[in-house]
Amino acid sequence: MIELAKELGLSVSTVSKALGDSHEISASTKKRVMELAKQYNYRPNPFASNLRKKKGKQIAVVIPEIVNNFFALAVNGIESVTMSKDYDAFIYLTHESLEREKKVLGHLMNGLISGLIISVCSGKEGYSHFQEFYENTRLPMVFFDRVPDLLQFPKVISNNYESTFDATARLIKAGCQRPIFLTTEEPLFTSTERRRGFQDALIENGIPFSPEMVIECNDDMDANYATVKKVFSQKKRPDGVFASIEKFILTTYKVCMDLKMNIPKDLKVIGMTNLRSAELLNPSLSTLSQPAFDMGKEAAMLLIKMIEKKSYAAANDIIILPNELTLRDSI
Amino acid sequence: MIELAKELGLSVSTVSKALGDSHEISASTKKRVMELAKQYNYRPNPFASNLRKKKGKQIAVVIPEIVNNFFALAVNGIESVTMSKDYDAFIYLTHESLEREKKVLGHLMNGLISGLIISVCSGKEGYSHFQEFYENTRLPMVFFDRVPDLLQFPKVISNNYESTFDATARLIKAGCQRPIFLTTEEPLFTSTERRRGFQDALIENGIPFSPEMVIECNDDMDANYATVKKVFSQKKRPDGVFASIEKFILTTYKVCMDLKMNIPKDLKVIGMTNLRSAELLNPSLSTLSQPAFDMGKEAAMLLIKMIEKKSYAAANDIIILPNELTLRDSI
DNA sequence: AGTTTTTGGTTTAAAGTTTACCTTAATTAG
DNA sequence: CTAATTAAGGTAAACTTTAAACCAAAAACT
Repeated sequence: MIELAKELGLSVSTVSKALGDSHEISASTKKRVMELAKQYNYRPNPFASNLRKKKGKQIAVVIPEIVNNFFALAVNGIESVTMSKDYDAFIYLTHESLEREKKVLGHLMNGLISGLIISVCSGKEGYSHFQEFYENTRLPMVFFDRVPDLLQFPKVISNNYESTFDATARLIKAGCQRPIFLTTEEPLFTSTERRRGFQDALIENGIPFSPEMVIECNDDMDANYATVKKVFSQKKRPDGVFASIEKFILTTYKVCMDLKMNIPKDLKVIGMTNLRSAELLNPSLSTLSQPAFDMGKEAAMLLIKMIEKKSYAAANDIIILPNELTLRDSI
Repeated sequence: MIELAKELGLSVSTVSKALGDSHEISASTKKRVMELAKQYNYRPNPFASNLRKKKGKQIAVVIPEIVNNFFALAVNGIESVTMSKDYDAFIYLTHESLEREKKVLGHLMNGLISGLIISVCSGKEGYSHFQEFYENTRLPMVFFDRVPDLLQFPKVISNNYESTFDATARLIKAGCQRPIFLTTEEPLFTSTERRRGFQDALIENGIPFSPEMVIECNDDMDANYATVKKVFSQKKRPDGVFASIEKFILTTYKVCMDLKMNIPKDLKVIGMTNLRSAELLNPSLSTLSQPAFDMGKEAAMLLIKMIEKKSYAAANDIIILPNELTLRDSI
């Protein structure tokens, strides 16, 4: 900038203002500055700028996993916004570990970023670390999908309750009398909502709900296999499955294959997933999929709005997007 | 830092050196400083530090897609390294657009990062923008998987030629007489290597190679479907497929379903993919998968080594990791 | 005893922007 | 035609950290 100023016979401050499109600088001067800047391929140093302004165009994306179509699509949506608004997005993975989540937040206390987009990791330990982080940094934060329901932060979610209700009703209409619900051991906002939807759909459709209709699985895929197999080996075995978590679909299909159960004759299946290969499964899988890309996009747009308009108080914003039910051969 | 210094009766510079574990500061002073810093939860401002040092702990990851198991796993590997080394990783997606790739590089000229990990987008326009970027910034760059073969940069790749050779030989041993090779229109380092492996395996095994054994597909999935269907509808139709790109597996399976061709009886299939659902396909898919996580990890470790050891000249480093062939029911 | 080296610091300057405040010239109002 | 206002740009400080130069006292050599 010093060189530009020297060459143009202006002060550094004028150049800075011109590049910032300040009203204090005449149009003709702005043009001269812009042109020389372009010619020299000059770009303001973001460190200096951020240091001075105590604010930058960098945000953090904190998610449990990336090897997962839902989160990958969400990142895609986030990136589409950051790219177009000239922001930069850091990515941090927690791998469902609370410890790692806390470590990431601790790291981000250094002031590197101007806002965060978060999907929380599973676990029952509460969300006080988010509250604490906020109180320390006062940074804008937007949660998506897996949100801390008790905390007052802006959120982007999908209609888990309603769509699970509808999907379950479909299972019942297709003839299921004893559907089960596969979910995680760890309580999560999303799975709790879905569980409510499942339960209410049963009751609404005259099927008595009992707790053993909910099967909780964990990260040990062998144990899950055993659990599901046991359930399917009972004399009064289930005739429908709503798998609220992607990886349990795999378990379900495997068990059916091994027990020689026919999908959809013996068992109707709907899986919650954004897998592209759903239609290639045997049989093709009916899915309830989330608007992952749009959720990421909305979250990023909201966050940037909060960063840029200092006044914008979005604490109570909750954006709800609809899930999509696609019926295929598994029902 | 000023506050810390005041409270400890030291100069700011001493505090800085103590925190940086400089040998010029006594162990006792270091301890005092560290303790107060921890108590105040002090973290050095990365903008100020980066500005002064003209270098930071932020790197960029530039990849074509994230909604793709290979790249997602690679990002996973990269993140595992950055996390443990206290680096931050920006993510940028090019969506296979050269224009976007150039835009990202242009953006990164601002000095925000200290190094890049890149997998190039497809296209035949050459790689001069990378050379130019390097000459402008002198930043360490590591390429992985899709690498610019003509440029002298460190690279992390997998043994595409050898593994495709082996996989093709397997197809032939399994009885294929007329295998075909599905690939992209756009030339890519990876697909060229694989094509060579395919071709050489044929020749080595006494099957004459002819150009129409290579089918080029593009991003228009409907057109691909038509292309593949046409090939499979010939009187002397192929009896084997090596799909060198993940998304063409889907096409192959769809066409077979519609033409009532039986896999593996009528057609043996091996697909290059890191899809987890490979074993759930109908029939389960034999795959050649890449060590994506480790490729990301190696690339990140190499990059950080280059950033930290100023002297480390890695321009000729090429790390080659082995692909893994998993045989399932489709062969 | 006198000189050199080491230890453990201090002082100062610099990194590249932005902004609060100031100056001057030009314009407008009365 | 003067006084007030505005337009356009300049000055200097500030943002926080670190590297380089410098220095005093203690320790280690001749």
